[in-house]
Amino acid sequence: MQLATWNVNSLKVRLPQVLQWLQSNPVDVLCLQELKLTDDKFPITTLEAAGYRSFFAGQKTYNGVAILVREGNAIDTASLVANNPLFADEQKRLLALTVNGVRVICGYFPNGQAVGSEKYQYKLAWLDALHNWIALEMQQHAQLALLGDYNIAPEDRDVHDPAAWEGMVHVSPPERERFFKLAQLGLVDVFRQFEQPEKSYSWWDYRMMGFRRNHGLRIDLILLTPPLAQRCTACTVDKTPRAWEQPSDHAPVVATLNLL
DNA sequence: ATGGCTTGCACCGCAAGA
Repeated sequence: MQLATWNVNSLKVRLPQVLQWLQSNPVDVLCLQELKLTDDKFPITTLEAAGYRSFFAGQKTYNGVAILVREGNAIDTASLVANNPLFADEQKRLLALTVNGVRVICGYFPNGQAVGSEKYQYKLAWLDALHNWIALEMQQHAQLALLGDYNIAPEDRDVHDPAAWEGMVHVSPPERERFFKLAQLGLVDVFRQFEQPEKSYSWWDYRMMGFRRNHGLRIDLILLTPPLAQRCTACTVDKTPRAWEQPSDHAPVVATLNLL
């Protein structure tokens, strides 16, 4: 079983790339973030024709998350939950669905804009509420995967220039503390279970030739509970689509599990 | 030098992302 996450920065613009990527990477579950479209505009039938069933929570202009599941996988449709029930939120950033007995949670964590801003306060409150909800979900599901755009680079090795980023949003100590508190619930950042190229990132700034110069951050993560982490045989960033014409600024991240 | 691109929305420029 393969799980993947990709912040597409507009599904309307990136749909052809999602379809192209799925053709050569027929993962079982693909979590998408930043759909930037309302539910009535979601390309259900196009993805169905490509062999994927769609679950989504969209909104106009901003945010929006989806879980695509390849046909043949066992979906518990009654298990679908949009948003954190412990956190009243107009923004569509979380979607949970049980697939093959795995609790898949797709997250688009808040950006936070700037340390000390109102959006930063929202980010910290959102992270606190996420922690509490994931703790509850883990009581119900031994096999849980939390994957998405965390908008937090956990460690300095996840940042191309840690000195330049010091104290900034995405790396500030309060954000990282919350990330590690979340991980301490018993979630493993499986990318780090394996040997990886030096300076591996998942996002690169559109400006200043960020991708060509590998000026990036690793903020798109796959965290798994131990029963899944133990069965994880690979986790990679696929930089291929970042080099395509009109790319998303994020690359997909894929985890392979020895299940079923 | 606090920008640099890209997107959506709406209107000819802005907010927001990271």
